[in-house]
Amino acid sequence: MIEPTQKRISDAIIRRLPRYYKQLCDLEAAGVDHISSQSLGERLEVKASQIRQDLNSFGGFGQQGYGYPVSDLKTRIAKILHIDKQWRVVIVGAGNIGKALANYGEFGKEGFEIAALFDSSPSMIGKRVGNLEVQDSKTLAEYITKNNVDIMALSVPQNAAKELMQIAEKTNVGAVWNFSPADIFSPNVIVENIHLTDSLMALSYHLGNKEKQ
Amino acid sequence: MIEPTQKRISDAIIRRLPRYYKQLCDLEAAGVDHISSQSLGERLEVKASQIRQDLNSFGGFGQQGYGYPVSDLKTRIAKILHIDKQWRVVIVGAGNIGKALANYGEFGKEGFEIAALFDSSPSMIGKRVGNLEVQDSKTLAEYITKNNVDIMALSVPQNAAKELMQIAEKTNVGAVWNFSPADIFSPNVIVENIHLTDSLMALSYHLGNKEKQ
DNA sequence: TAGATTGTTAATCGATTAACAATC
DNA sequence: TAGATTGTTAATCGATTAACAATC
Repeated sequence: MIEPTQKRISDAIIRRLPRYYKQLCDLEAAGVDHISSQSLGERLEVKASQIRQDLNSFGGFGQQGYGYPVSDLKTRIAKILHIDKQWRVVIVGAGNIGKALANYGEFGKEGFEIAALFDSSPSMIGKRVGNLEVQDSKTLAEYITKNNVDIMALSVPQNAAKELMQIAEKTNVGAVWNFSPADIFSPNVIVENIHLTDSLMALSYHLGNKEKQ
Repeated sequence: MIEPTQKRISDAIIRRLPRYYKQLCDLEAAGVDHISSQSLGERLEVKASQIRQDLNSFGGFGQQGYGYPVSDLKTRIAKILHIDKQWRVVIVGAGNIGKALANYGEFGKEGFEIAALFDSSPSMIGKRVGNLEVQDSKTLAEYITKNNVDIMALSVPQNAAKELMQIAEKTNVGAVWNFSPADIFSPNVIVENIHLTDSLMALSYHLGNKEKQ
């Protein structure tokens, strides 16, 4: 069987898939077994034709006259997003965000296993956070090489980010989930940024314009 | 003086402004006093013409043959984003994320003052987190009404989100910074979502496709 | 079959990029 | 003045939406 040359999927589509997935989980839990693009769209404030376009870029998952089977579609999206696999995550930086990520149990359920937590501060090393003992950042590179880490969550101050990115590149970590304020680019490592301050600023923009009315 | 009818600014532009702002802060700290769209673009992996377009939708901030004055442009972007004001924030939900937000000191510097922290769990109420004492969520509506709250950060489980949104709408909070998994829409309240799981799933998508190569 | 709803093409809309005249 | 770089228009590109034939 010859795989068709995969057409490039836009980032806009990828970012909608988790929302579809979430709705489908909720629908499944509610015992719904099929849904039309129309009513799924209403729940998500998305146009029905957009949902159909999005889903069709991965293949025909629906059935004319009937809609989409909830469980099946959910499973297919999980496959597309590769969340049917188990990914191994390490957290670097045991500050506020790092601790919150380590303690947050939900990621495990979604297939992201938090395997270890690192920090460079002597006052943190050896402490327990959730089930994890904070390890010395100096041993990070070695740990990654030995343990096949997929994702490195970066919850460190700006000035530490660069050096850690070099470790990520050298050790062939697949992806960096970046919570640091640093703006990171890498040709080899997938980078997903969570810039909380940027998000607050976008919010502030709208807030300020609202007041004016 | 007659204000020109403000042309609508796209969300894409708004989301780039904080990145420009960040770079300008760094440049200013480094003592740089002017910069061209070209070199600013290189730092941000953004096309020079896009930067010029973006900035020009708010007015001509540059000077031909010279570039943009760093400090001045920084100040102007701060004004556009309304981060030259002080915004009052309350955090609802003193779980992992809520605590991290409460302890994170940087927001204060950017003009976001964390005024109070609420939780509904008897085991949390009265506890100290950073400088704040956890207050009973039952008193939230009253607090907002009395204290002129601008932003409500929502770090609660999915099932609590709906009720809290109703409070937000009733009390005329300006905006909700939503960390809960719930997908929230409101005609009156500005909503900014941080869906960590969605972000991880987007990352997972790319990770899975990388492996295939 | 008739009705519903998908899959898919075509039209529209908006955002990005290129190009260049204006001007410091 | 000559060189650099903006402000701004026009061209391109891509994403969203509408429309409808296919089909369950």
